[in-house]
Amino acid sequence: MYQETKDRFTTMIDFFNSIIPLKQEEKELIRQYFHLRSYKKRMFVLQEGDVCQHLNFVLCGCLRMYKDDENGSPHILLFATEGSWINDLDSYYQEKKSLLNIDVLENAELLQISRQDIVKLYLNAPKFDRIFRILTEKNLVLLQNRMLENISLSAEDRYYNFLSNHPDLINRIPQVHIASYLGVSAEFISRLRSRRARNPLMGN
Amino acid sequence: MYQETKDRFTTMIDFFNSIIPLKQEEKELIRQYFHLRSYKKRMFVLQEGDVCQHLNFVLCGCLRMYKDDENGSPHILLFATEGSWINDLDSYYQEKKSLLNIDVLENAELLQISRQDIVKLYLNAPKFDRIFRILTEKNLVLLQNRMLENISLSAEDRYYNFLSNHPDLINRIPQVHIASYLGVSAEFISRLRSRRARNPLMGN
DNA sequence: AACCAGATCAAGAAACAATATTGATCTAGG
DNA sequence: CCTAGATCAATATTGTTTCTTGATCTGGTT
Repeated sequence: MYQETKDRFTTMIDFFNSIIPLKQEEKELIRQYFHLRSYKKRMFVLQEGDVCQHLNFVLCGCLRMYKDDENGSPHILLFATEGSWINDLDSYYQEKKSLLNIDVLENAELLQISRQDIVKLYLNAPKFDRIFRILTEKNLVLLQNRMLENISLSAEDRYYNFLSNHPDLINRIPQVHIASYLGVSAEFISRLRSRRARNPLMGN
Repeated sequence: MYQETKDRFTTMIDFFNSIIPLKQEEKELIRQYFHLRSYKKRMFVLQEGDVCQHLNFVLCGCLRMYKDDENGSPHILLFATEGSWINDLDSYYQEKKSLLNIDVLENAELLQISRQDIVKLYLNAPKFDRIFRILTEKNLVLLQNRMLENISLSAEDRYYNFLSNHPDLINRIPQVHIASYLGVSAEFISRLRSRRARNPLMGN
């Protein structure tokens, strides 16, 4: 009956299933505790100073999580697109005011779960403890690798790595943002590109 | 010492004073409970689905409150510029999820008061009960008149009325938004204008 | 039946905002 | 004192809003 909403959950259920297969009743819990919410471009999902109220799973669209420095320039911690998560865990679990912002680069649909509900979810289906543990471990590893790249590679190499690791994002995200994610200036990326345009062999 | 911030409050204190004169300690309460916050163009002050956390008094800039219909087209309930208020009272007092959006058309500075603090304000200075009652009554009357115009006047007359009632807004707000406020199509306004340009006597 | 107020749709022009490029100059560390 | 890369300013390119115009449709009047 409520087919449309049901379909939205499929993506998420597939996601969890790929980590650990779920039983029917566990799938039902997901339908029960997660809620769909749409955000338009430029809307904030989380603003600095607010307490993060939800975990966010991206069904479609594109978002970024970032911190503004004293001059107000953003430093991007994370991009998220369909099938990934974007959360300030510190603010969410500790109920602290967040230092971060999450906003929408491309109209998005999220599945969200509140702090109260995730507690219920863990109680009712301890399997999710394991699922989220695994998920978080994976993210930690990714972040560690990125950290390592950041302290060890040249700006140029970081950019070329980004290109090969996220070929999809290049055409979707303005390069100012990619610069801010890599911690380099936008002009620098521009120069790399034009250098490569003249000499197509570079960076391979 | 804190001269700049002090000056910001003057506008608001004058506003209240013009309704009922305030005593010194009541002015202090305003300084205590209201907080200054700046918003840039296109930022959201309130997003559909969130609970409205503040009453907003506009010091400068321009904002709109609107509802998106099923097709995602906005229908504008209210514009606010310097010296006026823009609130979803239902969401604010009942702590309901809002159906409305408030966003910024021109960089703005707001003075905001939270739900907890306005309760304290009413307790400490019951005069504000009366002030906000009067304020709200005035707004109700304005809204009623607008309602009446909407059900009784032609689209053309509504537009010309808007012109004479808000000559200031015409040069500030794109006409698509004015159309959405009046409940007519943008094309229709465009035609009125070009008709009048050819025959300058119209609509007087 | 023909008319009028106004909507809707599509296409183009004009105005404005965001993004990308380029050159010039500066700075810190090896 | 070189090199990698930043910063600043100017310009070019691209993309988004906004406005205008013509064509066509609709539901209620006379």
